[in-house]
Amino acid sequence: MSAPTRQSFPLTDVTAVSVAGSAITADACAPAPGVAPLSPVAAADAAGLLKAIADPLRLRMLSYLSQAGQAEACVCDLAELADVSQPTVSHHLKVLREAGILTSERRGTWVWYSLEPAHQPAVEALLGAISTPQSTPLITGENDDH
Amino acid sequence: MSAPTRQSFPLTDVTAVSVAGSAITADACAPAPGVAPLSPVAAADAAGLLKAIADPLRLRMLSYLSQAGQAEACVCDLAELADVSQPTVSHHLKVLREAGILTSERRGTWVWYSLEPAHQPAVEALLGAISTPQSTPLITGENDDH
DNA sequence: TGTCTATATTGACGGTCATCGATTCATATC
DNA sequence: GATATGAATCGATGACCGTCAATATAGACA
Repeated sequence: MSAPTRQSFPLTDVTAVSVAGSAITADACAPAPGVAPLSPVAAADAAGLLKAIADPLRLRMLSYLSQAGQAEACVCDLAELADVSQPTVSHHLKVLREAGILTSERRGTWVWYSLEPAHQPAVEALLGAISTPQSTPLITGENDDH
Repeated sequence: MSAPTRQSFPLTDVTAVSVAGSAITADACAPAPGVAPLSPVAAADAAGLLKAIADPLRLRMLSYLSQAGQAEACVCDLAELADVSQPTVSHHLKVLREAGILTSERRGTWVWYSLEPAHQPAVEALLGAISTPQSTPLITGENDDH
């Protein structure tokens, strides 16, 4: 938990790179001073957002709201995406709201949820990366059958 | 009972639709039989994968392995991405391995991890969707103050 | 006012997760 | 075989998550 006082993330170019061709000869682990491209802070941020998204119902909610012509949805609509109680639906919406992914607006009796405009492109890109069925079968059902 | 501003996507068309200019007058939430674009099964699959990725250290590991010229990394390298114990590093690698995102190969004393080829494009797309700094500030540090 | 409906909040419970110390396994080298 | 090192597993612990029943809040309408 200590602060990474060392010159960690900043994309400073790696000093020693590539080296010889026979790198795999199992000689050394090569401490590789070059550090990860994602800074600890950025990683924590991204992990927080992904955690908010990484739930079946929340994913379906986002997917629903990402549909063309589905700019908004009231809670009662989103509640039909899964067979859970009303407080549970409210809880999931709160998670997405507090993560900055959704915004809500009350109009009369109902509360309408929509994608936060700032995050909309990223959310859609993420959903696309997850479910692209043609080239990258991330979720095409081979998660557990081999 | 007309629907406010909705119009479900393809699939089953909504019987009673919109009309009414003053849609917002709080009339009905329109049960909208239209189903979510992401099936429950697909959502569960995707959620499982996202859960595996949604951790700061695991994100950095993947980011590290996604770097050009970083096809492989031994555990001792990946361990330097965070200040945690060796069993913890091993645990995180196991999570990614069992999610099908990483593969491991022992060569001599060390164990080398690399992205599962089948998932590599999706993982890279996902990392890209998360950290694209130009248009979609998903992780640019405005996580919660909207 | 009061009642009804839609949504949010609270509090609790069981399950899962991240982490560690201790141990075990695997491989290399002496 | 004995020893050292890299990595995985085991067992425990505290924190977090998803869920629900009960309750509270907000607005619409009589």
